[in-house]
Amino acid sequence: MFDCRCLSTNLVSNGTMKSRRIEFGDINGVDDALSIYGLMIERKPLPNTRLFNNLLSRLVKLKQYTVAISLFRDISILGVSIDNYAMNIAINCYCNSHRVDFGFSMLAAFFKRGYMLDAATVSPLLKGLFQENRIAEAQNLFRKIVREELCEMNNIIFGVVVDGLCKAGNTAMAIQLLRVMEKGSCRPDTHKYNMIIDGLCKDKLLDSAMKLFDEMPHKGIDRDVFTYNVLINGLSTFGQWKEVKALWKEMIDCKIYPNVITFTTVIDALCKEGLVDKAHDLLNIMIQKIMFLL
DNA sequence: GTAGGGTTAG
Repeated sequence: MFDCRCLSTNLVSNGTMKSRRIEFGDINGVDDALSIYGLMIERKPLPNTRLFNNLLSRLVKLKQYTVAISLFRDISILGVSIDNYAMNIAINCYCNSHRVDFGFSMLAAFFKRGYMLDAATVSPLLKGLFQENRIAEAQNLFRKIVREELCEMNNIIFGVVVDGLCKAGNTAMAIQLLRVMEKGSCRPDTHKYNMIIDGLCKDKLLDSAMKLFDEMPHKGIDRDVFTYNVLINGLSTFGQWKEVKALWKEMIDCKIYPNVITFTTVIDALCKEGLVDKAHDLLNIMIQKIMFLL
């Protein structure tokens, strides 16, 4: 845990800097963020909550979750008013540092202040539960949110749950969720199909993966290079070369061009199957493509 | 000038 008491060593304080507008664009690392924080807490009166939230969100983007939590605690002590944005940031930081229970424990204060749950509160909590492999709890929470209409649903919440279910090997439920989404206002998108197709391939359910892939155009969902890559990855892992070849041709016909991942996926699978000559041919094609670009 | 999500290889 980062200790705020060491902040004084990170201060860049002089008279001219103090009068200038705080610039967050210059933050490239945690040291920059702490320097700015040092300047902010020297100001009298203290900057408003939004400015501190801005700094906290920069730390989140830098994945400096424990530092952000320390600063969150520090500004509370300094008397900066804590709003729902700040609390959601702190909850997210706990969830991202495998301390989802701390995130939940913040909800008491959250409700006490009269704040309402929204997608920015619940999606990190759901994600945190899935990441800590607390799958049943995540599913129960999601069901409770839907059943009791605890917050407005959006595509991000569905994204967290589809991802969590797929990674937990529960692709059947992820597909069920896809069907629920089709009937509501948050429609499934390419990314969700890609996640499920990938999950199905990893569970060796290639037929189901192919089925989802086939239904995409009928449902008005565009396929992208990820869609082809995850499916090609699944098919080549299980030596289904005829299908891989067909997909390779199809993607080019659709002007979705194989990228470095497509090439390396197939080359890797060919090598593992002992088809080194074929892998070599593909490598040569790849080199020719690179030469063409140079 | 504020908060939340996700896919492929090695």
